[in-house]
Amino acid sequence: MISAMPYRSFDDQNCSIARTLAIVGERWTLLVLREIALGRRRFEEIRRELGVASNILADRLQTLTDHGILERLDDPPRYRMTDKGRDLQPVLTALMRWGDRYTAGEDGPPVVQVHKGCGHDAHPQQVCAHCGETIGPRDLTLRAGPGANERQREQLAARG
Amino acid sequence: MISAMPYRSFDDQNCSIARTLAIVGERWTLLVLREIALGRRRFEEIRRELGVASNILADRLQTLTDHGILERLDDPPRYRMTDKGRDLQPVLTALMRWGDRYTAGEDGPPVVQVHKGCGHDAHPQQVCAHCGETIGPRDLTLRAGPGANERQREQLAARG
DNA sequence: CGGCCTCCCTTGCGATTTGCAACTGACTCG
DNA sequence: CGAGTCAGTTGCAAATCGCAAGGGAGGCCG
Repeated sequence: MISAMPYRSFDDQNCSIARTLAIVGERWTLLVLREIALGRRRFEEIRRELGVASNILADRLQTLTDHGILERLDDPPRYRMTDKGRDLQPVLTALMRWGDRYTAGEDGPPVVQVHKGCGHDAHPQQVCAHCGETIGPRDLTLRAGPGANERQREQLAARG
Repeated sequence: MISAMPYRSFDDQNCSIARTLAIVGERWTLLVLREIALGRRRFEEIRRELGVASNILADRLQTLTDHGILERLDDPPRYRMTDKGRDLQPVLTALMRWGDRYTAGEDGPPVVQVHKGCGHDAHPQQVCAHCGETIGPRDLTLRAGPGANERQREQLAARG
């Protein structure tokens, strides 16, 4: 299998979100990564846990391995995160925290993240790397970066 | 259209990531949200920008509106984020930052987030809400939360 | 007021992907 | 050796996606 996403790829948009989704945005892919993040290593274990069809799982593991997000150890096959894969942790964290807030029942979240450093519940927050203040959902604006094309520059200048 | 995702839903997993992806994990959905976050409001504008088919865009806007992530103002139709939608911003940010790091060309990222509060590039980081320290990709572990079922409790206790 | 245009979708139709079931090898355990 | 598990592959039915076309509502122009 060659194509990273069904039909038309997102890669033509000069957008980091689109390029990331072209790799991890397919159905099941982020849930496979959740399973690996939970410590599961084996094909059959992940398949049973997710209830995904084995051909689909085989495809997703192959794609993730091709992109260097997972590595496969043979005999018997085991899958592990690479550093590149571990760097997707903020994506899983962000999805989980939104789900905790808006989709969890009244019992509360099923899983809680703990900060190994201090041993307490982490409840990860975003802060500004420059001033250290907490970043809320309305606290960011956008500017053109060095990789922007002319059209993006104009649109972001006109207002982002 | 009733079903939120093709074929089998993810909702049976008691997992906040799965439940979130059941809502925003379909093809195009997060890119539609990126467009709205960029300030675009009109159907035709978003359709042109993404190159998505109009029936697909109509479906995604409807689903997001049904879930209270967007609101639709009529005559003429305009789409805006709700607070619930704005709370998805960390998801878009996390996807963008991974893409900036691993998929941007040597020119660098096309778009940079700026912290309105201090006016500098934000480069959002995760910190522990308890101790305030920066959270790296290996600094989190997991424990069962109040909404965990018996099976999840056992598995998380046996290891995280 | 009639014709033309744009915008916001809806419909129809292949092309592609997903999901299920069955099957193949390799390995393990008794 | 026989049974069972693991890690996929293959074949086919069903659902979804993408494109092209169309339709209705509103605006503009003469």
